[in-house]
Amino acid sequence: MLGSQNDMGQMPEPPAPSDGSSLTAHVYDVISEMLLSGALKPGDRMSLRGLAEQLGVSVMPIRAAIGRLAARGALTVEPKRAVTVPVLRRDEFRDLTRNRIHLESWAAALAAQSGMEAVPLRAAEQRFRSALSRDEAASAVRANKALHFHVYAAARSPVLTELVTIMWLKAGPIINLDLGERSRRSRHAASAESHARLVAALLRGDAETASEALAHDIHSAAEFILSRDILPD
Amino acid sequence: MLGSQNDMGQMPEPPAPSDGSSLTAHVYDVISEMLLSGALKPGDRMSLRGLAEQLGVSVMPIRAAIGRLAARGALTVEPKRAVTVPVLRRDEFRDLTRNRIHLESWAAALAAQSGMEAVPLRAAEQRFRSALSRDEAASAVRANKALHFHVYAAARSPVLTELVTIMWLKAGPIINLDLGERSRRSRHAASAESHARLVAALLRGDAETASEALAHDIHSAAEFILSRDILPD
DNA sequence: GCTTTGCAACTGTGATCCCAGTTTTATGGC
DNA sequence: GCCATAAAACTGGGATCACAGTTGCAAAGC
Repeated sequence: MLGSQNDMGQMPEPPAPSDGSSLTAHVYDVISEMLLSGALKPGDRMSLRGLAEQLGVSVMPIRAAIGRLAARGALTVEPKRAVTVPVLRRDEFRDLTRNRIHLESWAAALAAQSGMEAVPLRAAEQRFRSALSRDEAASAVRANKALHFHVYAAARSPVLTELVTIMWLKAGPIINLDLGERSRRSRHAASAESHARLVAALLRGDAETASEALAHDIHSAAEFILSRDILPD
Repeated sequence: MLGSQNDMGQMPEPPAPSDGSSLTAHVYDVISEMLLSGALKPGDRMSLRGLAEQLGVSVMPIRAAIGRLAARGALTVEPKRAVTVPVLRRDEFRDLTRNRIHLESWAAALAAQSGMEAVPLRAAEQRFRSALSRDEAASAVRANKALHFHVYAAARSPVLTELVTIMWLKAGPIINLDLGERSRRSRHAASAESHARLVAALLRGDAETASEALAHDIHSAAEFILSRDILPD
């Protein structure tokens, strides 16, 4: 066991930078990022004490952060059992995908109507393509997330962004499942095509095409997952 | 100060019935219901210790429940200040309303397509009209919520229902603001008309009309709030 | 009478201990 | 060797204490 709090054992990120002035916020960000990036897989188990030691804090901030994630449906915490990353059945994943398409394609339409600045949008798309060409899966995942949420922010609807975030927390562990480098690369390549159509439509204010392109992006990624026999049921 | 835990002081509801086998779940339900029913108004302040004494539990379950509500945007908890019910500005309320219309009217369309059983649906509507005629505001609010979520459940989309629930937690304190008996009654009467159109459309599988009726219900209630000068900005 | 200042009460946050279930591991019986 | 069984390790939930900011009230100064 480690000594008292803040033992500086091997905590990955010191609470100093980017810390939301609260240990709970920091822990929330760390676990949230692990979910969104696919570092946590469906069914993965974690314990409060284990995470506490790992992150170099006591169990209290861990509990609070886990509770918040659980409230958003990103984690499952059964009465006296280990905290787990939810395992979605096929129909649950389909339901999630349907809602993602409905909300995120709408967000794309709103963004197109509001108008977007070309430079940062193209830069975000370029960062994704660049990570793709350099074959860096992890940074491609980050760039993909950044591009999508850049669009959602342009919809100028905080509520919508929040709802989409909640769905991403649920979908992250499944969408970013590492199914081998080959398939991941081809999936990202398909995504790049959707992105190109999306960006072009957004810049010319074509709400309908932007909406359709984003829907296609989500749909094809989901179909890829469903085509493999990964999800139960 | 009360004695030790479970002091049986004046706790409103004993943790025994309907308790989700966890004090936190019970506290969550209680506060959630207070938000949805308008018992809590925007800007209302509450303290962990105050709630703990009031509900007859220690601060721990209160903290967990508050944290979960805050994660869903239903409560605001600033670093070292009192927990408050969020005060939405006009534009924030408009944004929330727009998203509610987009999601809830879609849910109504899905419910119409799935088909609904006539008896329980008509019963739910009747309970609202009955509470209305008996002039019982509180039970009209409950019946209204029950009717709406009866429809959303029929959409058979757990994710959608969850997202809608989150938005109701945000809107509850504003929508159910007590602006005097007269205006509340006329607002509920207007709602009854929308409900009639909604129920009829649902039962004949008319997705478009059902969607439109629900959108109108939300829109008119929101316009009523906006017409008064209650929200800041 | 009005402003300013300081102290006291109150706020959420975090740490630590304890408890009652769960899960796993090892042990004993066959 | 295999299965039932018990004990040890581990799980989250809750209570309590300590702490550092915030808020508000009251007394002092002018």
